Amino acid sequence: MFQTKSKITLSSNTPDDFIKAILSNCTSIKLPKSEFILKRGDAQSKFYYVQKGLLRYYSIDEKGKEHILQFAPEGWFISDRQSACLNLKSDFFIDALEDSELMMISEAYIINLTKSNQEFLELNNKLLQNHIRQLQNRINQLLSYTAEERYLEFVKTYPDILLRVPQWMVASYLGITPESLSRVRKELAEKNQKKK
Amino acid sequence: MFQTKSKITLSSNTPDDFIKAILSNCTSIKLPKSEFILKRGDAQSKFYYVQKGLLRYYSIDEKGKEHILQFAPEGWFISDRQSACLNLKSDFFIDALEDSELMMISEAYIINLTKSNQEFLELNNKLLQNHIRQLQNRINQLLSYTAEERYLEFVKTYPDILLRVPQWMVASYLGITPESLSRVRKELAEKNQKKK
DNA sequence: CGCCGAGTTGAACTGAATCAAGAAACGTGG
DNA sequence: CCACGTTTCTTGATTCAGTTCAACTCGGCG
Repeated sequence: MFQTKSKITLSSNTPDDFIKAILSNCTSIKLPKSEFILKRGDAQSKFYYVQKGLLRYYSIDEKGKEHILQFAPEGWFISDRQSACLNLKSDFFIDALEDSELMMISEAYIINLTKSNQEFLELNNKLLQNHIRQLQNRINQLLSYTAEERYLEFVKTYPDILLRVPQWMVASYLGITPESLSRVRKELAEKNQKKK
Repeated sequence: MFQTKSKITLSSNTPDDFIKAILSNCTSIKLPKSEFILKRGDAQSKFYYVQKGLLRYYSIDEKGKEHILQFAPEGWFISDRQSACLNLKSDFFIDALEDSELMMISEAYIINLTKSNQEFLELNNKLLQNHIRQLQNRINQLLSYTAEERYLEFVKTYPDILLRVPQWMVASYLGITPESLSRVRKELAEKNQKKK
């Protein structure tokens, strides 16, 4: 759910390698494309670190429409905090968009790590703070940006994900319909045409 | 920014008292209504705990329109993580909606506490996780709820805040115009009328 | 070859925004 | 304690961004 391969650098150079070392004795699991690690109603208290592949975290409303809250490619953590932290039943779904490999981590394991490992404590704190910052930015964009502006921001922020998921999922993430995104892209293409 | 007086209970009974004890030797400041502790462009690395009063965290877009990301009444923490954690210039504003009293906390102080105080470490972690959960729920609502549904959810979740802020700020938080909120409320009133 | 999911395009529709004008509530100073 | 200006809230008329529904294209794949 939050990046590790970001600009956040601690004393050591690559948080990524640090994380992998720290999690090396957790259980690794393979999750083939289209399979779930979480469905609505589950109460399963795990965090996952994505080593390979791409997952999505989403809800389904009463009309059956999906709303993607987050994509999680390699190097990201993903979990449903409602079930992982509070042991409540989840309202959300997590499944794999590509064949993936995950490290499964219990909340207790993280707490223990923060107690025993200074460096991890600070990294964990940074990651959580950064995740909050990212979510706030997204809320700010949902409150103040048009569909076009949100799309352009997505392209800039997640150019890699853009290429790995179908367009209708990007639309779902942006909070618009696939048709609308298609039109937004068309208009942008026309604008670029004119410039030349 | 995140609740302390929530259902999150640790071993001890009231997290609120625990927090107050822990922060008792931080600097307390008074912030009169309408005064700011953060403006766009500031890079000021502090967290605040609201002891009394009510603050808001918001952005202003190019058209001069305000977008409220969060209200912070007594018992909540508030900060701009972009400046508090990363020392970047902030894109947001924080000001007081009522005469308020705050405890000012440095990031270093929090890190030290998490190192030296087991109980605080776990509480801090819970609070951050819970804050993330709340932000995700808000994003989910912005993606899938109508204006009316979001308003009803707000009334249910923050009945206290509803009574303490002008209606146009609630509209701003919900991502609609004051005029729209007025109409939503009118329709709800008419519906309730019919029932009787 | 034929099917199916993804993307595009069009036409009609709608929820919410905008603009404008009044009414009500609020607080500040005389 | 009232009068006056300012802010807040409401209401109406109009517009617009984005939705909905439906038809069609395209590319992949059994």
